[in-house]
Amino acid sequence: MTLTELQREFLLHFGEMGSRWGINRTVGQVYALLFLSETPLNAETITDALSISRSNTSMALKELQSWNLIRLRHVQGDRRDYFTTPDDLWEIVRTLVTERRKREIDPTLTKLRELEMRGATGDPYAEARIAELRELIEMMTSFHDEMNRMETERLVELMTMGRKLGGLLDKAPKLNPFRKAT
Amino acid sequence: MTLTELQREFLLHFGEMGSRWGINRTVGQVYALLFLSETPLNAETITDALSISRSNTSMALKELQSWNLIRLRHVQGDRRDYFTTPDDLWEIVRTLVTERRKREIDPTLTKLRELEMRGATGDPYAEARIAELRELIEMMTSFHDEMNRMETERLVELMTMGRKLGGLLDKAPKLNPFRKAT
DNA sequence: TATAAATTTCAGAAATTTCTGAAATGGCTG
DNA sequence: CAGCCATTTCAGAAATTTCTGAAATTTATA
Repeated sequence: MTLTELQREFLLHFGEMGSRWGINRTVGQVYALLFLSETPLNAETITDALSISRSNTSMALKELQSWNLIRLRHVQGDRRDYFTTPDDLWEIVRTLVTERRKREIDPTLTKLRELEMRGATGDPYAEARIAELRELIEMMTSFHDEMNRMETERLVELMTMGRKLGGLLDKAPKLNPFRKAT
Repeated sequence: MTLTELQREFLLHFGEMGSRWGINRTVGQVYALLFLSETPLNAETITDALSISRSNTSMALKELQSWNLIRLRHVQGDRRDYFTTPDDLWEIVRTLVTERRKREIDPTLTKLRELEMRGATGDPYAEARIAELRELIEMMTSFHDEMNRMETERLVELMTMGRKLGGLLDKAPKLNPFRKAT
């Protein structure tokens, strides 16, 4: 498979960004390649296109599968595995957010709860700080659960409301116990 | 400085999570230590508490400053630099989101726009995919700008609305051009 | 301005992560 | 069930990142 200039540049960018995104270069490049490919690709094709070893491709695909970011496909009369990314970009975003939460937030929430369980430690400031952090994270994860429950169309509505969002909150003053009296 | 068991465990956790959060162990531990400390700490104290080299502390503090995550303080009659984290956890979250966006999203948005500028490439599918991705990222960054503009209290209102959020959207049907006809 | 204290820089050492090639495994087909 | 093709595993090599100690620089003050 021969890459277009567009593909090459996009995929090199994803490779470079990989480390910032918590994946390695190869994983970033494999994902980028699949993302831009109209048809599913097999491991051999990916190996060629990126000039990496077959085993590296295997590991990258495994990693992407553990992130739930790629889908396995099969082609009639071909027993190799083919891979794609979902067509729907919103599905991709949902997956990304969910997986990052699972890896970057949830373990900390668990740890904070565990530390709170211990009870008095002789360090009231640290205890308060930990409790406050735990509450904040719980609020944010609940909000995420809520957004996740929404249909994509509703999500898009919410996100494109812009300036009007703040004003809209006034229309439902009774809904929220934290609401300041006016 | 001698650490409590609570501090030690919290800080070790932040050290371990560091790599998932895109910082290294030392940076994570230094941040955690400052986060739990009621009073500002100087580099010497941090070095002792974490049993690391003075230069490592210096680098970690520099890194945290580049993330805008710590504040420099001075103590009367002491010319050393002292550091703290903001008291307000919401301020911390805002900083984190803003900085991660700057590092993880903005460079890609720039690259996507650059690629689109190039015009026709003979790969319409990839072009469409890139355009769609760019639009999605723009929508999300605009939403982030909007949330950033809100006061914390409003943000908390929004986040604690739960189930009611979806319903609330119906109250402003004219605001959004993407809104489906009912 | 000289001295002392605090901090930063930086080259190399140590640790960790990524990648490869070879060997092992899995599973389909004749 | 034997042979073949596809994939995975894994030990070590290569690359990258992190950390240290020493030297350099900056800053305050005598």
